Amino acid sequence: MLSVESMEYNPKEIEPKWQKTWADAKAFEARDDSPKPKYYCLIEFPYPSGDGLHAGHVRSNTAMDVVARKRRAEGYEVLYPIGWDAFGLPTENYAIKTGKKPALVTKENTDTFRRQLQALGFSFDWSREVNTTDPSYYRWTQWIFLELHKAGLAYKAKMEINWCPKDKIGLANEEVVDGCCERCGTKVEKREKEQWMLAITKYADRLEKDLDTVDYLEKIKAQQRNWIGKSDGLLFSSPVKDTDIVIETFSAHFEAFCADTFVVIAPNHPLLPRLLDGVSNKEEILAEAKAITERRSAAGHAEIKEVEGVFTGRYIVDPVGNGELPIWIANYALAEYGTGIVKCSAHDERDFAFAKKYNIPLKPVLFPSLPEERTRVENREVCYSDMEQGILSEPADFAGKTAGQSRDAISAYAVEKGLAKKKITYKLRDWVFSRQRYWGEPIPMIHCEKCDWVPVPLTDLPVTLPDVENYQPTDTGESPLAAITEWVNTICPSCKGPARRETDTMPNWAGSSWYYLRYVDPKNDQVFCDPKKLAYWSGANEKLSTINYKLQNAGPVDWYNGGMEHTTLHLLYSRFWHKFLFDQGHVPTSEPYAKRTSHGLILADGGVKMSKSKGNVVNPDAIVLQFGADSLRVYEMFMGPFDQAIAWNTDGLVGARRFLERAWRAALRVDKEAEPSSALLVLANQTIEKVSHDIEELKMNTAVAALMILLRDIEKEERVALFPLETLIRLLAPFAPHIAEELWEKIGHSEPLYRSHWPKADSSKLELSLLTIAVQVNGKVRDTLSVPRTISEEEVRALALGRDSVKRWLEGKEPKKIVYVPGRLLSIVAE
RNA sequence: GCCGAGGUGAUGAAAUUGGUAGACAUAGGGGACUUAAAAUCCCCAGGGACGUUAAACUCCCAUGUGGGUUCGAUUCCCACCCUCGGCACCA
Repeated sequence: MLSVESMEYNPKEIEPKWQKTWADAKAFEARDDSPKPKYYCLIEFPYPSGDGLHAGHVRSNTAMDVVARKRRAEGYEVLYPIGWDAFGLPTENYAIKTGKKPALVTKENTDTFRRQLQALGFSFDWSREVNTTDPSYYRWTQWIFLELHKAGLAYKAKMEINWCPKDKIGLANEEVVDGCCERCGTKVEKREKEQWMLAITKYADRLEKDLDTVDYLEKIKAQQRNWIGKSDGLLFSSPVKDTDIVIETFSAHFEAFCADTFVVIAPNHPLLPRLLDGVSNKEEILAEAKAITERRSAAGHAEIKEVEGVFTGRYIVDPVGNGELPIWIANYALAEYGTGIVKCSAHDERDFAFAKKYNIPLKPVLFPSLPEERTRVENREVCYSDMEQGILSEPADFAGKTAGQSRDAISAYAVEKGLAKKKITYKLRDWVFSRQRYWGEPIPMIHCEKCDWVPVPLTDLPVTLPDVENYQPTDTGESPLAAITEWVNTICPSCKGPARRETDTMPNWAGSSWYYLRYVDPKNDQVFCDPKKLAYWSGANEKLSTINYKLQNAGPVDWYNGGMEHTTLHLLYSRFWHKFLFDQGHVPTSEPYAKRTSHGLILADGGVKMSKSKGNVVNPDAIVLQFGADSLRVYEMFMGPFDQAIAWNTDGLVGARRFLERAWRAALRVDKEAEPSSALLVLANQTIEKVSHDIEELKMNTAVAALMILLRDIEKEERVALFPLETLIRLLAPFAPHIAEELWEKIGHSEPLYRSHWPKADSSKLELSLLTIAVQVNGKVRDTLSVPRTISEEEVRALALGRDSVKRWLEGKEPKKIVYVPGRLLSIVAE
């Protein structure tokens, strides 16, 4: 006889029990030699911050856990790994404050995270845990860097970088938000510094184009495209009068090129001094250019309110026949986009404003169709820039046509006449890869006076971080590593002379750019990943023989979920590294992730961001203690659409817990002799279809709702029959795995549920024998009919027209038209 | 300004290709059980109107706003307003 106590739902008891069972059985460890088809689910590995796990982690981890558990039940070999993206500033800053070694802090934090994640019952393969700060891991991060270097994609360049004076660190463009440091909000300064750069721009076209080959949410693709900023147009070459200089200008809106009347050049353009050679007031102009650059810099990245500039005294001889055009220095011209020099006309807002301010002649050639508006454009009163609908007056071949319809022809015309070349430009910049901090992967390069930069030999990898007493970064912009002379001073691998190590470290995006590959073979000390294992997990065994860019698909990851905040950082960087590794023949696929989805943020009660300072952070430990892991999981799946930001509401958790309690009680009432009603049989089969489908679409909220409905109808029956109950438990298992296992055992199964299969709906039992048909009269529902499924249209018509309510609304009129939607409704029109 | 996603009860939300708007849940109201409370179970619940002791019943209005297409629009089309996310002197 069971004691009363064990009859009650007690998550504190059953959750640790099943977590231990799964761990002991190595239930979720993936095999590399499995005969089954593979499926690789990935979540972004967490940064193990001192704050511990938060509600947002739970949301995305649970969603992918649901997918992973469903896939296993469907017969796949599933890889659902976990690890730690543990290099980074917060840990280092904590070390600076407390003097505690970052490695030790990381150890403590990962221990906390591991415990918290395990308490939630995620089906991670813990045997493949990786940590980016582990030398056996970052050895391969360094190796990839050296591969990039060997291929000429890593280079050192003196350049203006974004410098955060508070964090004392150089930032990538992607890490600057509104001219401020993404992390601390401090206004970013510009500094000249020698930095390691990665030539991601060499991959711009493929990063853009190959988005067509992967299944990412449309908004993710849109953001990446936006960031890459592809723009195709024409490149014009123009000789500068009285010099031997030929300048190039890029134009994406070239349709109105006949309107060009002047040229602007960026105030910090490297060509400027040469251009001004021989101009009488050269120094004066250069000084003004410098002043303009500084004013612009001071304004930050915010929009420049007022255009300003200065005439250079030089002219180009326009190749397209607009005569001699003056070259101006203008504050709105960017040295780093296009060629840094632009031909300007009346058909651009800024050009127009600039010309007005400095009385530069304008010559409109593009006009609106309305006569009075046309006059205003002709009189140069307004700027007109509609490159779609605007009507051209020049060149003569295109006069009277719209710019939009002529674009391609004009491009061809200009190229044919030798006036310009086709050109594609990108907004994407090369990736600043150096950080002047301690807690990152050392860049494995050695500088020798004689040999310049020499890579560390592969046999010497990893270059490990030395023990340091002081992690404080310096204002000089040097990494704390620079102070460790015994580490810095080394010998040149090439000439054996004295040399110095690179003291900058890699950005925290380095380790996360390839971690999904290491999960495939996390302990390998010969290569970053065994090609055979990678072939299996890429589903590419048979493809390996034909490494051909066009034929390759995406992988190894089948489904990757993560945050939108990583779309232009991590996601783009890792696609770049993967493509590079593919080109080097190290991976069999050209894209790393077949499918990418994203979760919405979980906000605090009231819709504001959760933050420690506001004290509104939800701690999963406390929730697990009070409600149980299963309730938390179900609640986070049920709370709303997965990809949408949503506010936490502890009241909502009550509903999830109540649902599980009811399922528990229903299961204990199981009666193996009982037969379910035919309606319940149909509902159970429909629920299988609904839940299976919804999980694939990440519509977890409606999947849970469907389970609640099934439970409600199970409860309604006098006796709890086995089939509907087992269906409920199986479908519930991915969401609330502990209670599902426990109930499965309680109703008499000796084989655990995690080894069981996913249910399949019986297609003959998906429909009720009776259905309800709505009857509309003149577009409004006036009656409903309950009819057998097999009923014919004629019978429905006759039945409906015989009803009193229908007769009443027809008011004696003859139906003009009757529309019948089989099984749904009958619409009678009499007006 | 450009790109993307949205706007539905008190609240989170749901609604295959256009086909009975508001499933499911929370909060709320009422009832049962209880000495009582909690828990649990049952019922009600978009707004309004007629009407009635009360209810059933019936009708009208209602998915950001205004138009359109249609027998029928939360869904499709046009215009506009608002919110959120991203980008932005990018030529």
